[in-house]
Amino acid sequence: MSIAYRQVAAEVRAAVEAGDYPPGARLPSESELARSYGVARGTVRQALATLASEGLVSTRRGARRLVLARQRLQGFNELRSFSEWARAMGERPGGRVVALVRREASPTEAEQLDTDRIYHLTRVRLLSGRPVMIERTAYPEHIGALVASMNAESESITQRLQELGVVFANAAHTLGAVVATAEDARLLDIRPRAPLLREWRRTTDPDGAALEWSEDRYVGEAVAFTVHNSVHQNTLIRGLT
Amino acid sequence: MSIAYRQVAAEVRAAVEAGDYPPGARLPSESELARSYGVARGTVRQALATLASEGLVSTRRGARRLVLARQRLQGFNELRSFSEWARAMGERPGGRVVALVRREASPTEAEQLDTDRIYHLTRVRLLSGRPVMIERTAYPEHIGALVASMNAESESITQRLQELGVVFANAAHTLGAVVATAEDARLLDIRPRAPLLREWRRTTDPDGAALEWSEDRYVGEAVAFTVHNSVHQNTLIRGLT
DNA sequence: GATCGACACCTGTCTAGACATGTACTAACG
DNA sequence: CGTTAGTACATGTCTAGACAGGTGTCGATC
Repeated sequence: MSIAYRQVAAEVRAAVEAGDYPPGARLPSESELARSYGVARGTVRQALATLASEGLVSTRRGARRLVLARQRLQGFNELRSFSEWARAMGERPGGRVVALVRREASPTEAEQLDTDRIYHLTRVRLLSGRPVMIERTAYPEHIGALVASMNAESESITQRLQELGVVFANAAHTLGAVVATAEDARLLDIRPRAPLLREWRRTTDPDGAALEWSEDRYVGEAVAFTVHNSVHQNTLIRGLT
Repeated sequence: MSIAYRQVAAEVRAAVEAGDYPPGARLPSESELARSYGVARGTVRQALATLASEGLVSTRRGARRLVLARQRLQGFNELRSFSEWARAMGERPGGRVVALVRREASPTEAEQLDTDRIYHLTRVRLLSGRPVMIERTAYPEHIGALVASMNAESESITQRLQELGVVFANAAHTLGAVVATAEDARLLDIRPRAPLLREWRRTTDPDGAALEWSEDRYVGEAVAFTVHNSVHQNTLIRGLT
């Protein structure tokens, strides 16, 4: 990584995570950090803006920035890839394909993917042998064809697609609570009507073209999602369904 | 609002929402926007960075930015204030105080608020007469004393606290799925064991001092939360519980 | 010892420019 | 007509400086 502001952000983040700056501690000023790293103050500001958007540091005119929390953040790719996330959690990722079919899109799928024919994958994901999530993902045909050529049992689809040149750029995640259907319960090995955390997930490429439209259902007591926001920046939206 | 980059961001956002730039459309270039608004290119870039973090526009070196979606965003305060949110949704906000007690903090409350004694408020929130959420909020005593002096049935606690000088700056929201307890079901007028979307919510002031620690439980089929992220920026964290 | 005012320090905003890197478009050629 | 190369245009990164507005600290005063 040779981009200066990212390097500065990574080093400050590492220092926080290492305990050099515990929560509540004041960070060095922008000018001090600029001198330390041998970069311009604007470069430092860009690095600190990154950390603020992650919820790691506060920002307030006139006062030194403070460390808010010492916690591990997740990148876009770790969030998108169950396998990458599982490993980061110290668990063994697993997958069990229930079905992969090429069919006509439902109205919702057609609307979200802007296509009439799709590949639809149903897969159970496991953490160290324990089922925690069902992903039901619709892909446009050109992506689905690539998925169909993979061994989805053992491979990370996300990683493989990226290796094949598919560029994931943006995503929207919608989180809600639903009750497990009989099929959900059977696939996840939980009692019927247990609560599940449902994530609707739509991923697009840099041009805004949809690459995936997925409904993931997590065992309610196993997984939760956390979002940081601030008065300066918010990406969380509460909506009526 | 006289801050240039915020003004530019607001006007571009309004143009998108008005349909001047439908999803997929290319925005004017940074140089063109700089000329149009009579500001520096750096000012335009800051405005567009705001819109990108909201998931409204894409960003890619060498190519014009594209509009990703036409949707209404929410500010930090709208997200924090049920009343403000309800009105923005075209609904009438309501509240029914179940209990407000001053007591010792539980271990979790003590840990999250860094205090041994708290005020604890349980309130049912209604949208146009319909109960959709139970908020169970713990406040440190200095905040709780202010809350205790309010009419929490009809007032927006959030708004009133701000009027009283409390500054909310940062928050962390953790979303999971739980099953309604008997008490939940009674308060929300739903069947027992229905799924609820649970939001743990911790709000802090600019110094990182905790102001609220709340467990909100939403009727699963009524409310969902959406987060936008991108390869450049992510504030969503998937965690094990 | 408490309070207040001044000032130094800090972040936020804005400008201007230079340069690197990626993308899209156009013209030329086969 | 299709392909390719070149170039113009676009965004990303970095620098430097100026100025506005907020915060914290210190010294003086009561």
